[in-house]
Order: sequence, then structure tokens, then C-alpha cells
Amino acid sequence: MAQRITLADLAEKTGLNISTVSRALTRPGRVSAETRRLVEKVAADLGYMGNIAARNLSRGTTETIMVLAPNFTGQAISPVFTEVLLGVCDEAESLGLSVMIHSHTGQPIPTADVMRFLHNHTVDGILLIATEKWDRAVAGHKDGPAPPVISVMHDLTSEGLSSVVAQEEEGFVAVVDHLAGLGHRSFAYIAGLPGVYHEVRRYAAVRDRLTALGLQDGLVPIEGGPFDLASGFAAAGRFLALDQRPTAAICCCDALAIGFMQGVRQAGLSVPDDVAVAGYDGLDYTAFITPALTTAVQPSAEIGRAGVRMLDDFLKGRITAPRLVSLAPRLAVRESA
Amino acid sequence: MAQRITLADLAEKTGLNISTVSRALTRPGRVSAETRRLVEKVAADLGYMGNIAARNLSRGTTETIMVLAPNFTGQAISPVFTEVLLGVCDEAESLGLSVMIHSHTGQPIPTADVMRFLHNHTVDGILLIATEKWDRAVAGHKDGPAPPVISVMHDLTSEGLSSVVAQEEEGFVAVVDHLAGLGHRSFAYIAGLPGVYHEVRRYAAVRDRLTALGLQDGLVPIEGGPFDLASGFAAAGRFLALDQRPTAAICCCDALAIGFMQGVRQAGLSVPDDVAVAGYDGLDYTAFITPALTTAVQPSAEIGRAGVRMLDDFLKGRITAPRLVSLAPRLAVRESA
DNA sequence: CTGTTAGCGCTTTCAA
DNA sequence: TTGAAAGCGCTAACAG
Repeated sequence: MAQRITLADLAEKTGLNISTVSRALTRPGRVSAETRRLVEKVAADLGYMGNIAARNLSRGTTETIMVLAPNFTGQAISPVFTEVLLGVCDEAESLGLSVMIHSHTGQPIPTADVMRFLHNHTVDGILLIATEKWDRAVAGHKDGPAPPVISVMHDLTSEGLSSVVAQEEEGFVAVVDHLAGLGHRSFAYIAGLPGVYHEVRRYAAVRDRLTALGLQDGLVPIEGGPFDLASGFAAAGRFLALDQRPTAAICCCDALAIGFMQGVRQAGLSVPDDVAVAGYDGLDYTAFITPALTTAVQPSAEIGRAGVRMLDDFLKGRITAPRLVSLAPRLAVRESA
Repeated sequence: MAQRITLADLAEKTGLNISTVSRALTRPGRVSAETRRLVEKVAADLGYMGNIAARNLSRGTTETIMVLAPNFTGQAISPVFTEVLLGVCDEAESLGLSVMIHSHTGQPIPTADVMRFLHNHTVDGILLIATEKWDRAVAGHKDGPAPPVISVMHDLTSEGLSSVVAQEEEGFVAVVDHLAGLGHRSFAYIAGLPGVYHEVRRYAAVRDRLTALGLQDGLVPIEGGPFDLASGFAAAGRFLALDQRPTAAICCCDALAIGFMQGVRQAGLSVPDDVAVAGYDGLDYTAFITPALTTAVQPSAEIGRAGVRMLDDFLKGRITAPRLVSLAPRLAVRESA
């Protein structure tokens, strides 16, 4: 699309200097009321729209942030990510920021790759979604101030990156307490991808809580896999093969839980009578399956919003030291447990 | 993030002219091998990364496309959108395009708002997702060539906009034929939002096919609502209140189908014995609910990819006349019907 | 193959 | 309050 009307055109048409026109449009308070009106009228008449690229170059800013997610491409996308994205777009719009979205195949994302988007002025700041690693040495802030990069759904404050996360531990504590309160004494734990941040922390939370309740002997970890339905389904097979099956199953995430339920029910077990099942995430459709899934609901959209707000605070220089924001999930007790 | 290394720095360091350095980096074939190596080495040493904003301004291009979706913010997001987005990001990356994402509250999106992103050089082209309207007069291509805007999931070729869509009619024909083949003679149609493109076309497809089969008298339209779970659940109430309930329910989309199933099963009906249920979309989790949903699976990611390819063709001038690409869904027969 | 020279369109001192 | 002028960093003719 050819762009024709420039500030120069407006300057010519109004007989004003180009810099005056620019001022009239960007800080109306710094020109006379008359000038402002004139410029605005002519701009409207000519359909002036400006050139963002030129403004970006001149100002050295882009008013754009990037959402950078690993593995976004080429595999089933997590609905959690979608919800976070929704919050991000929402908040960005209200702050006047544009959002660019980029996926990186493979986890972790090299820090240098992330920094490049900042250095080459593609965007002003970056939101890392569930990214496993950050190398502050590579990013060049061993001691200095952190770059405008925020980690979302993953606590990277140990590497100096501000983060906003869900209080996953509390979510799993609530799940364990609920199941224990129901009288369960043996618990399968359907694991996510081995070694991955969320898997490690969630398992630890379950184990620690069971230990605190003196129920640690009842814990039976079961291999799951990627955070998807198929892995949960496969885990059900392992569960069914157990000599002594636990009466409850705590799943690392909702997708695993749904796949798992499908698997055990297909084998003739009843949920929750033969095995109670609980998940974590709070995907909206978990309320509309049969049986409805008991799960800890994360405030995913709010996490996205908070991330954008924090990033904006960084960009505007309102904050400079890394900080951690963590939002509480809420247990939704439904039919499955 | 301050950027320090510029082409001027490289020019100084190498003793070459800045334009030679630029050339060495952007069209290595047009400089001597020696020069190229020298420049590359110095660039690497200094950690040169370029300035995208400057390049954009100079080239008059952004190498960025925008995904513009209505109602993306503030309501439950459609998993279909997510899948399309996945395809978009995938294809864009392989074409070297960045993708910006933007939501517009309210449908339809005014054509002028869309055009502004092009005129002000925010992006080079736009992918409209399921947008209801386009006004070629406002866009300024009553007769001339169309702007680099592609409509996805919504046929807007009548307004001169290239579009890529699913063959929804064929999907619903397959659903109807399948149910009829099962012996059903009475069909509830659970509607989407009244008047909306997808709702109108899908209902028409169902009605026409039933008519072709001489089964039109068995069609009972039931009010649904927005394309979400809750609306389907509510529709189940209306279905249950019917004097004579059809033996099959064709739902305008999967979300409605799942909510509907939940509703009728909660009332004690069995699916598919008391009522067979079929959806449309092919959301991945429909295979993992109980009973697994029979549905027409759209190639959503592929639709996103095709949209990006088409947009790229426009941008590169490979095509100029509007065209329509439509991809066939495939019926997934599962337990619910 | 390389250097010179204009810009791209806007912002922003610095004077007037 | 307005104008003049100098860039932002890169690209792209056009010469040489």
C-alpha cells in the first residue's frame, strides 16, 4: 500500500514548518490553539496517517512487545498459552502497545536469540512464556539492570528476570488436601515431561504436602509425558497395570487428566468411584466433560495481563529491580474427585 | 536496550564505505569475496545486529504481517483460532515474516481501521480471521487491485478480498449423510449466533442436504447462541423441553456440541442411544471426552498456512487478482453418533 | 566492485 | 510559539 500523505505535505498545505506540524500532532499543548486546529483539519482532510516506521526510527522505540513462546509451532498448542495470550493482547491494547508473536522451536530458547530482538530494535520488550532458561551473562546483566524481558509462568528471578507465575504449589496443596479430606490414602501422580520446570515443581509440591500429612507412603509416581491428552491416555495404561491401584490420581495438568480419565474409563473403571482424578490448569472445557474435572484453576489471562503491565513498567522506567508476582489458583471441586 | 554498533561503525573499522558494508551484508554476491569475509568478520567481532526500524523505513517495508481477529479479547477464545494462529506462525516463520497480532472488540471490524495498519506502515499485509464484513469502497479498490488483505475462515471474495476457507457445506453434508445412514430421520439443529456467517451457512447446508434427502420435515432448529460450551448446555434445556425429541442433534460447532452433550446426559439421556450428537470443527480434545465426539475436522492450521502463503504471494506480486482457496474437512466418526 | 550522494518520514534540539 | 537544521541507521540509485 503506497503511502502518500506525509508531514511535508501537511506542512506545505498549511504553510507551517514541518516541525510545527509534527508538534501539533504529537504534543498539541505546545502549539497555539489556532495552529493545532488548522493542522488537525488539514490532516483529516488529506487523510494523514503517519508512518510508524519513520517514527520508530526517529524515536528509537517501537511501542511493540513480543510474546515469545517455545514449541508453539508444530505441536498441539496448550490452551493455557492461549489464555495467557488473551490477557496479553487485552492489556497491551489498553497500554497502547502492539504485540508481536514469535515461537521458538525447541526448549530452552537461547538467551542470545531473545536479546537479538531487542538489540535490532524489532520490539521494545519481551514476554517469555514458560521458558526454561535464562543466562544473565549472555544477556549482559550480571550486575547491571535487567533488560526489558519478563518471564511468564516460570520463575526466573534467580537469573535476574522479573517473573509472573501462578502459585502452583498452593494449587497442588489444595488438590492434595481435598483428596485427603475425601479419605484417600493412596495417590497416583501422573507426571509431565521429566525434568521440566513445571513437572519438577508440581511433583515436589505433591510429595511435600503428602509428607506433611504423613501420607508419603501412599504416593505412586506414574510416567506421563508431554503435557497433552495422548500422554495422559498412555499413563492410564500404566496405572491399570499396577498391582495395587491408588484410589486417587493427581495429574500434572488438565490435558493429562482428561486423557487419563478417558483411558481408565475405557477400561471399565468409574471416576470418581474406582479412581478419583484431579488436574491442574483450569481449562474451560474441563467443566463440560463427563465427569466434570476437579482441578486447580489458574488465573491465566490475569497472568498475561500482569506480565504486560510489568513489562510496561520496565519500559517506562517505573521499576528497574527484578521482582516476582505470583497469583493464586483456586480449586474447582467438580465430579471427578 | 541501547544499540551501539551501526553500519557506520563497521565502515570505519573496515575502512570500507558504509554502502559497501551494507551490500556485503545484504547481497553478499555483489561484493568481492575478500570484502565479504572482512565485513562478516568485523560484524561478528563487534556483534553487529542491525536496526530493523531503519531498514524498514529505508525499504518501505516491514516484513511483518498482522493477524487481526474480532472479539479475541474479553471472551472465551475459540480453540479454532488458536490452531489457525499456529499455522500462521509456522508458515510466516518459514517465509521470513514476523507476525503481529491484534484483536478488535466488536464485529464487524470497520474496513478503515484495517486499512490504517497498512497505510501507516505498521505491517505489510493483514490476515483477517473470521471477519464478517469488508467494504471495498472504503478500502479504495472498487475496481483497482485489492490491498494485501486476506480473509481467513470467511469467504469475502464477493467484496474482492482473497479468502481461504473450509468447505463447511461439505462438512455438514458429510455429517447429515452419516446420521441419515445410521437411520436417523429427525434432526435437531443446535444453532450458533443468529445471523452470523458461519451460522447461516451451516444451517443452510444442513437444511439443503436434508431436503435433498427428502428429510426436511425432520429438521428442528433449536436456538443456541455464541459458539461456546455454555450456549450448548443451554440449548440442551430447550431440546429436553421438546414434545417430540429428534433422535439426532447436529451442532453448529464442537463447543456447542460438547455443552449440549453435557446437558442432555446430565438429564439422564444417553448419547448416542437416546440422542446422537455431531459437531463441527474437530477440536483436538473432542476425541478425548466421553463419549468421543463425532465431528467434521477442519484443517485449521493448514488454513492459516495457506492464508499466509497467499498473503506472501500478494506482497511479492506473484498474484494480484482475488482468489478463493477452500480446504475440505474430514468426518471423524467416533462414539457420539 | 566500490564510493558518493541522496533520501525514507519523523523527531528534536536550538535559535529566533 | 514557530522555524531551521541535524540527524535516527539503512538502502539504493548512480557514478567511477
